[in-house]
Amino acid sequence: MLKRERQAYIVHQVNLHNKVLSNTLSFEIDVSEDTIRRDLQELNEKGKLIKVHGGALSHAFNDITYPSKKIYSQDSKRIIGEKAARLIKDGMFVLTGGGTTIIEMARSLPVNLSATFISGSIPAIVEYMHHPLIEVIVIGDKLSKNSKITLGTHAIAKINTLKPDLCFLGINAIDLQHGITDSDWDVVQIKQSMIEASQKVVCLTISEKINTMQPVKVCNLNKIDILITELPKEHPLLQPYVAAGITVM
Amino acid sequence: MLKRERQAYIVHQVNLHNKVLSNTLSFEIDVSEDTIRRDLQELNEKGKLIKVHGGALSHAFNDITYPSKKIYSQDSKRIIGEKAARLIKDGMFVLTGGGTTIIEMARSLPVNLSATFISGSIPAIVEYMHHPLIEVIVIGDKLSKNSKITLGTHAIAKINTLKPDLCFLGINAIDLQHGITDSDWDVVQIKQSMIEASQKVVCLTISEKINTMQPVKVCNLNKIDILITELPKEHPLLQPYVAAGITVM
DNA sequence: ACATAGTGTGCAAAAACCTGCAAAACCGGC
DNA sequence: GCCGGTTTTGCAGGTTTTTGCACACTATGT
Repeated sequence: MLKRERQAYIVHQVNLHNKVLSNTLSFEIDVSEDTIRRDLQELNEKGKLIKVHGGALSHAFNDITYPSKKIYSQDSKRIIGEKAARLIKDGMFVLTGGGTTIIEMARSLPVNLSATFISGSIPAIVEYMHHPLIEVIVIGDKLSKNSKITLGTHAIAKINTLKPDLCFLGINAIDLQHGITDSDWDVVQIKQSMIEASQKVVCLTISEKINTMQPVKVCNLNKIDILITELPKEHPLLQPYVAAGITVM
Repeated sequence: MLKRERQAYIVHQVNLHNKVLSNTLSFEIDVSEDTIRRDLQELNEKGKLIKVHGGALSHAFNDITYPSKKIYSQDSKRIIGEKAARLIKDGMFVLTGGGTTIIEMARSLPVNLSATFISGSIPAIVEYMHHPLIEVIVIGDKLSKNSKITLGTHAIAKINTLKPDLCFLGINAIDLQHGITDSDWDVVQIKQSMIEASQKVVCLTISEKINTMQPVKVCNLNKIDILITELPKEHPLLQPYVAAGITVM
């Protein structure tokens, strides 16, 4: 890999994720950390990013001094996104919802992936749109400002005509007794039809939402095939779900 | 192998792979690396590629990573957008296409406007989404990477069920003889159904596209109600269209 | 304070580069 | 065909760039 090419890749990653780690890049590009550090220094001088201890941040991100909690959960979501992205193979039909974890997944998709993505989430569609080999099917209906996804009977009817290989859902609450729960009734309608339509259901969530509950029920645990969190699958918090027959990643 | 022939091959490889290595080329073409280097230098001076340490990168590659924010007649489009935005009143149902002029219109909408916008253009939807009082209906179907709007029979069928008050179209070519013309067959199908569905049709275009022609016909001039350009309505270029019964703004 | 992880400096090897030069090929005119 | 001039190409050499490693130093968090 050429130096210039490598630096372009780094800039791309920074713009995408707002943050990069030296050791991650070193592993991804397969060069020493020293080289990465020198690259980051150069790019810093050119004003393409801001070098910090351990990696670099995007210019936009650094302007606002975010609370550290947000950065932390951003990290978790990126891990989740990367795990989820690995499930998708060339030629698959994938149905996805919205939410920040789904966006992170979209950003982690390999550039040369060739698959079909179906979604009603505008931010997710924008991400998919950037991938040259991905076909995007937009689910139309009225757009919800809160969730930034399309909601309504037309959307549900459309989803019911599909038989995707995989369905990715960002979830807001999951517990052993009540299964998956959520707060918005309209969103739940869509999620239910997505679950029913798909051959395999993958749920994404950060660990802090595990064993929590929301007022509206989406589905029982037995509808879920795979659960992805930022924790390793051996973590004690996840063992009850493994025991319930869910593949935990 | 002739010099000219060799350089043509190099340019071809760069356009194909976005990148070439000096030593690879040297091996493939069976000339010394010095010769390759000299070729790359010449091609660099001619602007055919960008020479870097170890090889060369395509111009396209460099554009993507170091985006050149080339603003194409941005000012004119802003004027058009502002004129168009004035046509929309509270409570209206508005159908819009895609394109940069439509985006400019969306950005010019007053914050307190309360109307319903229907569109299949993802960038336009993203703009509408930012307005607190605007309801957005998304037209679903397969997303075209080129035009960033949804295209297909489902989208057309959906549009045919609507009766919006106004329809805004960004157009690529208009002339007295052939009316509105465009280059993409699929996009034209959508535009035609949008025109048929709407009570009033508003066309937006920068003046340089007036009296130009494209291969695919969209509709005759008599289907258009309002034509908006960046020029004042008294401008001589526009008078033939006024005479044809179109309201020019 | 201690352990861990990240940093900067200097160094050395490899790769790529530049310069100048000469052989070979090519060209135009006689 | 022949001869001076130009272009092209490869090579020798010395220089610069790039990269990884060793080592001592500094930051960060528990």
